[in-house]
Amino acid sequence: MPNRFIQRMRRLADLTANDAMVLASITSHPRRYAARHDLIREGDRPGPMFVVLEGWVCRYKILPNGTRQIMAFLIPGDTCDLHTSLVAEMDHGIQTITTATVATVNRAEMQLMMRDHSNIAAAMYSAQLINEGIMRAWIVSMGRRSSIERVAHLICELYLRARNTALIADDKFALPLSQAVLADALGMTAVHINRVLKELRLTGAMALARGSVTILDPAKLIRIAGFDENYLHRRLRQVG
Amino acid sequence: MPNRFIQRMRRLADLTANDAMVLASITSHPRRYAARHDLIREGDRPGPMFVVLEGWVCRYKILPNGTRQIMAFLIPGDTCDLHTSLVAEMDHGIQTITTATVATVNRAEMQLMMRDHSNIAAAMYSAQLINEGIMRAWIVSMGRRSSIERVAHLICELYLRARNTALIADDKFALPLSQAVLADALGMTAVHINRVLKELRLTGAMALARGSVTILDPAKLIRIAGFDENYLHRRLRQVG
DNA sequence: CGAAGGGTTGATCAATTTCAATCGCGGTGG
DNA sequence: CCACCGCGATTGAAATTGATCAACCCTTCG
Repeated sequence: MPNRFIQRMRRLADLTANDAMVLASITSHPRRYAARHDLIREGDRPGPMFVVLEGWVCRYKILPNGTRQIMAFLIPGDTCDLHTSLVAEMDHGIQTITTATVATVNRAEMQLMMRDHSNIAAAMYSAQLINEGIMRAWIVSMGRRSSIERVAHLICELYLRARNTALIADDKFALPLSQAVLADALGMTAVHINRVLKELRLTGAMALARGSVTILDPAKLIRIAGFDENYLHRRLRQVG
Repeated sequence: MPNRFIQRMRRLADLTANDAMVLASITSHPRRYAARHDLIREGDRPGPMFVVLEGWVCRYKILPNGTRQIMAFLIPGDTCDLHTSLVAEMDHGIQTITTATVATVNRAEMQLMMRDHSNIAAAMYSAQLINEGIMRAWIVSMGRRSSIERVAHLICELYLRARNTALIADDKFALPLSQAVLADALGMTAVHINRVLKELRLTGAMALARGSVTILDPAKLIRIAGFDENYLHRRLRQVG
């Protein structure tokens, strides 16, 4: 069975059997990492591209005052930035959240592959595009949404992304994020996250418990979040 | 004299005389727009790529509750997203802030140019990379920086970007952004921006008045912002 | 069994928004 | 030339949101 990465790429462009084989080949020697393992740290010289096959990974930055901000979650099928190795030094770190299986693809391999397989290149660009949309959505969330809206919005995003990666079927899905991690992603405190989750539970929109989320009332959750169905969904539709 | 866009591309990659001519050619019929003119609106089908030659432009989104969030400022030399036309519909709008001179380049022209001029393609990718770094920095700011840090950080960013576009020479530079616009970019209220600016003035780090900023004590401003010299600066160094 | 890491809750504190006025300046019409 | 208008800037006071501090609980795991 093709790995998550291949499945993802397939959704983003039409791949030939050969394309798929190449993708399988470059991700055929993944490594397993423990939770909270830094794949690369801020200040390091950018290394290879990472391809997440299993588990959750994040981009993050530690600020001078000691707080942490998570800038992105990477789920199975996601890759780290295409362009990452053009810069002199990493301006942020990449760390596993759960134990994770990650393949590394060095820059040269990568470039050859993209040169010789235009479908793969197209799929990678589409993935990149979606990531940018996600980043913009995060900026909007952080800037103008209340804490409850922000939490709801993130859950919507992660739910759809997970579903589009075929990680889930029904309205319950695994979300192996501690409240502290959610807090660092949403720019709030763990204590406050806790209260917001309680509030969301009380509205009946969703319930988060020990590593999994249940979406009880999708319409309500979307309404709370002010979630624009459109920004992930149609995109994946249209491209896939 | 080459326009701002060409100057910018030159900093990002080595361009041949021919490359420069091509860039000049595709931006040779810019249009002038009044302030607050929507180049494209949320929900529209993505149009051509925009190249800002003069003036300030922003990406923004209006939320259900009526508030606005600005996700990016585009200054002379900046382009809108490369990939923008791969998606079915815009998830945000692009609007002029000041009167602005903007060239449009349609998708087909764009693709041909990038195919036939690898240096231009390389420069465009580098620009893209820098934009992503900026987006990540915004996420960090919104999530984990206090309001005064956030304002200081944005000023640092804009100062460096403007300087790297040769828009300024000394420590005073034009910043044609009303406090309301700053507020929409930083996720705060105009009232609060006003107080923060006063506070920054009192620290002696910088002063903003009627459309221009004076950086009085760069070291102090950087310290307040927790600004990582590295993320825009070295990058431009290294690539340029 | 004991320790550690999450999760939960209450009380208090601080930052930011909201509401409401006032101010100042550039432009406009009389 | 001057009164008037309107927008952006500024200020004060009250209201709200979210952070901080401090326990305590529960489950897992060695």
